[in-house]
Amino acid sequence: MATTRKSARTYHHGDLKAALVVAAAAIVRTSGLDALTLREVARRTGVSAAAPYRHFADRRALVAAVAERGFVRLGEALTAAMKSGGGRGGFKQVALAYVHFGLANPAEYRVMFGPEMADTRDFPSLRETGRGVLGGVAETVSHLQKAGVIGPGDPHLMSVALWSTLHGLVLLVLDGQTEGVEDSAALVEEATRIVMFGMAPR
Amino acid sequence: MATTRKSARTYHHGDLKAALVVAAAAIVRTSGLDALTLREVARRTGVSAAAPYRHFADRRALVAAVAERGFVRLGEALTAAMKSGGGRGGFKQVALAYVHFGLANPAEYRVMFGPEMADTRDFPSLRETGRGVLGGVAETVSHLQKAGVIGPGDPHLMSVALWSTLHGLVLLVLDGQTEGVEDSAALVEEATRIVMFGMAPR
DNA sequence: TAAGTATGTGAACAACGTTAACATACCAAG
DNA sequence: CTTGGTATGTTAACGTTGTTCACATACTTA
Repeated sequence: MATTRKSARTYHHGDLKAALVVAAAAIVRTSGLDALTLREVARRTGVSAAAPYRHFADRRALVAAVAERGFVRLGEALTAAMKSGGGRGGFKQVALAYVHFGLANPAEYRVMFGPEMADTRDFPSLRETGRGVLGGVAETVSHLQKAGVIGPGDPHLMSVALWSTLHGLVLLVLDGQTEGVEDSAALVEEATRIVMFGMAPR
Repeated sequence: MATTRKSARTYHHGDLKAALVVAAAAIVRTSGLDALTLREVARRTGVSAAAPYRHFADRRALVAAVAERGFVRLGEALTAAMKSGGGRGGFKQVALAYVHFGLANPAEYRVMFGPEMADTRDFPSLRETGRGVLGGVAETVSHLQKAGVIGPGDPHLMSVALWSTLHGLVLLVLDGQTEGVEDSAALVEEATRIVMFGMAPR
């Protein structure tokens, strides 16, 4: 990529590619994915409607870039939470951080896991980044197993199961499917409790 | 609705509204939500591009109808699974039925929970139907609590937590985010096991 | 039979994704 | 410094979409 050279204004625009992604993310955040049109992105960035095609093959590619940005940010949030402590408390910390990210960035989160990105074959970079997040979770699980906080079992399998709960929780709350639940924090609490201790009587 | 009268061919088309929903669902199933265009639906049904507007306010309304159809079918699948037996085995049966429905009807499932339907304010009927499914799950949880299969706690909260796991699991598998997991049946097994007994050592 | 309403048609509009031909800014080699 | 090549951006155009409006037709009901 020659787009990220030295100066910011030496070229036609400087760094259009990055600017487009930022503008796209802004649109998604404020108006949702449906409002994300290539022409609007171009308009906001002050370029012609065809300009984005020099940097993205098509609309999906731009959406993928937004999604990838989201995965990176999610990864950062989780890493930060992990550092804040290990053991059982750390576990809950990470879970809360995950859910918090989803609830704080609804539209972005949807793009990351939405139907448009279901087929990630075309976007290996996106796939890699996403895989990295899961890898981090698996690492945490494995670590907690050695610490005795978590029982035996395939760490990878357990990671996905854990991820499922958090992921589903975020989406259900975002979908407004959890009406009747007054305190969403209590919901997260309960969900992590169940993941930890199960629903069966102990 | 005067559309569902007696005969099927007495009127202009007979029952266009239902035919449109069926055609729409077929498109979603085979080609995904993006391919669901009002014009294509009209084309397949053999009517003009404007005809659907006599039955649906806009594209979203048609999508909502497809989603509602999905919720009804999911409800039926769950009810059938519940009848197949109570107790701990019945619990697993319902969980498997839920996941199976999602994996067997990927596109439809996505429509039901996709971004387009996130704001269900405009579609009270859809909201009601969806609520009904959760109600069924809550009922099952409550029932199992009395049977001693499930420990104490707010049934509604526990239902949502359980639902989260199943929902997230379906979506992660559909997203292909579970690569490295050879056996997806084992994944479901593990997830339900965790929901039941938790990840902590017992 | 006549009036009224529900349903479907045809043509039109703006907006969109995408492409192609063209124009310009930058970079590197002579 | 010039010259050529490449990366980047523009303009114009095409086909498709959602949606609306005026109009036509089928059915129902009095």
